[in-house]
This record gives sequence, C-alpha cells and structure tokens, in this order.
Amino acid sequence: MSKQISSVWAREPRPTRTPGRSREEIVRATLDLLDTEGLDGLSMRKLGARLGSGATTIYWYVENKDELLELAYDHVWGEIALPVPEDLGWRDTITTFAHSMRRVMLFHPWIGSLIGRMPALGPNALSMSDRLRRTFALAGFEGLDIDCANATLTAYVFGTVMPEIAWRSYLSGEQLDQESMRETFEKVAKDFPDLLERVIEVNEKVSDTDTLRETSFAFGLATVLDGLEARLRS
Amino acid sequence: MSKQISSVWAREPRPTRTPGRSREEIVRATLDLLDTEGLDGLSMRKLGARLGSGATTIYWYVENKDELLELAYDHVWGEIALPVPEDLGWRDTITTFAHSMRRVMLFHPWIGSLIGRMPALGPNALSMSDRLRRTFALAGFEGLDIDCANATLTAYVFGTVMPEIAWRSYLSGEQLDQESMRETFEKVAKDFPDLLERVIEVNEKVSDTDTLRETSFAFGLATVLDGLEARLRS
DNA sequence: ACCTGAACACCGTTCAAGT
DNA sequence: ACCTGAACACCGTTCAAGT
Repeated sequence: MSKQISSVWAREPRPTRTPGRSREEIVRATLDLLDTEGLDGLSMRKLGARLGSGATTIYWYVENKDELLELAYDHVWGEIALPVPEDLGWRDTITTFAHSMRRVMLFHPWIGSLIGRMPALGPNALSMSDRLRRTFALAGFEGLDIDCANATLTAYVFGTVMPEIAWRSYLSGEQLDQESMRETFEKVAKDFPDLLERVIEVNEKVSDTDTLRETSFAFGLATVLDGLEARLRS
Repeated sequence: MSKQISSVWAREPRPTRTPGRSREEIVRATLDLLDTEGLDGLSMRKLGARLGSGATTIYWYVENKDELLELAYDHVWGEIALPVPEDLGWRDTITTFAHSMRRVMLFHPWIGSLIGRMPALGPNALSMSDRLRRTFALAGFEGLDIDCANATLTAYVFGTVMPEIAWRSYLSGEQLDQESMRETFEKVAKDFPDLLERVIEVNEKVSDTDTLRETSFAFGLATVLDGLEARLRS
C-alpha cells in the first residue's frame, strides 16, 4: 500500500481478457498519430476517433495521457539496433548503436519533447541500457565507470539530436528559399560576424546539409570514444 | 516581402513608445510563472492575471505563445557564466562554462522541454555560441572543426542535463520513501539484475545523490575534453 | 497606440449510466 | 468487463469594439 512512482511501468496492467481493444492496438495508433501529426497532434479525442471508439474508452487501458506517452516513448527505444558487443568489439558496437539511435530519433521527432520530461523506465529502454553497460564492461570499464561511460555516450547522442530535431521542425514549417533564410540570419546574427559568415557559408555552399550533419555527428562521436579510451588507459 | 522564419528574432519588435506594458515586463512575468509552475503552468490567461491585464493584451507585444517561450528561452542562456578564454585557457574556460550551464538549466527545468522544440536564435544564445567558438579557435581548432567541437560540447551538456531534469521532476512529484522506490525499481527492472543491483546500490548506499551526479557529469566532461584534445593532436 | 471581453474551436479528465 | 456521452474546468487565438 506504499506510494509508488506514478508510471505505467510501476503498475500492473489490467488483466487482459483479450476482448475489445488492447494496449498494443492503442500504442500503435498513438505512434501513428505522433509520427504523422507530432506531439501537439495527439489528443485523446483524435486517438479515440482513430480507434473507432469514444475518447474516454482509452482511460480503461491507461491511467492518463502521460502513461500513453510513456508507452510510445519506450516503443521507440525498441527500434534501435544494438549489435552483440562480443562479435564486433566495443568501439564498433557503440558506433553502430549511436548512428542507429540518431536515425530512430530523427524518425520520431516528437521524442525530442519527451526526453527532458519523463525518465526512460520501460523494458526497451532498460534493455538498451543493459546491453550498453555490457558493452562498456567488455571494453574494460569497472564499477561506476560503466555507468558514467554509458551516461556520457547517451548524453552525446541525445544532445546532438535534440537541437537537430528543433532545427528540422523549424525549417520544415514554411518552405523557405535561400534568399529569405539569408535575410533572417543576417538580421538575427548581425552582431556576430564570425558566426554569421559560417552559417551562411554552410547553408549556401554546402549542397548536402544532411551529410554535413552526419559528418559533424561522427566527429563528436569519435571525440567521445577517444575520450573514453583515454579514461580506460589511466 | 519574402517569407521569413517565424521567430521573434526574425521580426522587428513593435516600436515601443514606453507607455503601458513592455516586453521586458512580460518576459519577467513569464519566467516567474515558468520557474514556479513549470511549462504546463504557463497560460496566457494566468500570465495576463499576473500582469493585471486581460490575457489577450499580451498579443499586442508578441505574436503568439511560442514567441513568448522563445523570449524566455533566450533569457536563460544569458544567465550562463562564460569566462574570458584568453585569461583562463580553453580547458578551464570550457569546464567552468559547462558547469555553469548545467546549474542554470537545472534551475529552469522547463528548458528541458524547449531544447528539442525550438532552435536557439536569440542574442544570448548566439553570443554564447560566439564566445564558445572563440574559445575553441584559441584552443587550436580551425574551420568547421570549431563548430564541431562546439556542437560536441553543448551536446554533452544538453544530453546529460535533460534526463537529469526528467528524473528530478519525476521524483519530486510525490514524496517517495526508500521503501517504495526500491519496490518500483524491483518491479520495473526485474529482468535486468545487473542494472537493478547498481540502481539500488546507488540509491541506498550513496547518501548524497547530488554529488554523485556532479561526479558523473565531471567524468563525462573530462571524457569529452580529452577527446577534443586527441582531435587537436591529430 | 494600446487594451478589452466575448466567442470559437479545441483540450484532458471525471463520472454516472449503459451493456 | 468494457464502453459511452455529457459535463467540468481549462486551453490558445481572433476580432470587433472600446479609449
């Protein structure tokens, strides 16, 4: 009877007699709605409509909207590929993992609004954590350092992808031509000539922004991995 | 007449004749409300009430709620201390900066929900970027590497602090005793014994969680800095 | 130039009532 | 056991009207 953390993962789900709706069905519809219309596009009423039921039906399967988001959130972590570290070696395993994580996050941009809001306690998130820990243990980290290495890596990926998501959603809103973007940058950054020059250069001379972003991601990833190796040696 | 990015920073603000309200007053009230009641606690009506005016008055000073958030967002970046790199040397400058950034973010936890949602285009954010770039240039980075180094560092701080924010808000919700937290962890992580053991150990044997988190932050920061130095040498 | 209130089209959630 | 609709207390935003 003690008080629990309020999370879907801390409750027993309703004993499912498999009659009408199911949690999986609801989560699937939630993900659909999130992927197509974004976080603001998800409402209990719309979700109900998509399920061919009243909005309030959902409350039978889930305590509230936040629990629904927890479910969807964890589902995303399940999509990330994490190779078996024993085969590939830790550095390649982590590299593959990090790129996969980035790709999955960019595919579900609404995740960006959840990372700072709810801890990842679901089975997929934990299993990801578990395998990452195994990978770092295999690399030679011990005790708390395993968790620190883990935290550092995930932090890098989170922190890189989140602003990337923000930028993408911003730019995709209206269709912007080069001209008007340049205008905006010039107004906004007029006091920072170095910054302005770089931004304009990158935006106009670089044809493939996506590749640039991936290169930048790889740079940072290599940085983090080198740093981790340095910690292993000391 | 071309289309602009829709951002407060891309518009000319209304010519202020300094009569009634002012943008600064409104932003101050917004920050108050955000700091005390969080992102969900901010509504145009409440804000209006706090300003002693109708909710719709705010729309004279600001196009919409998102612009208000952009204003508040940028204000936070202005609170971060960034030492002059020429005095301290780049490594100490960045270390001081990173810790200050973390502290400021933890003080305004609602920032966690904005980083994945709107790019930082305000003057404070840009000035921060500008000084960080200067610091990394001083360290010896050149060309695009300056921006990559910058992005890597900021990513690490963002990515560390955001889950930290999520955890704090989660745990502070209800007052949880050790007992019930342990119960929750055991239920949630029953399939991951290693993880579970570590979490319980940290939560029960470590008296000062804050210090642990800072230690972990410092570990990752040193990792990133070592990695950056490795890139400088090659 | 600045402020207002009413109105519109939404929200999440509760709850008594239905089957 | 599952589902419903009405109702409550909110939202952001528009707009005609006021000073």
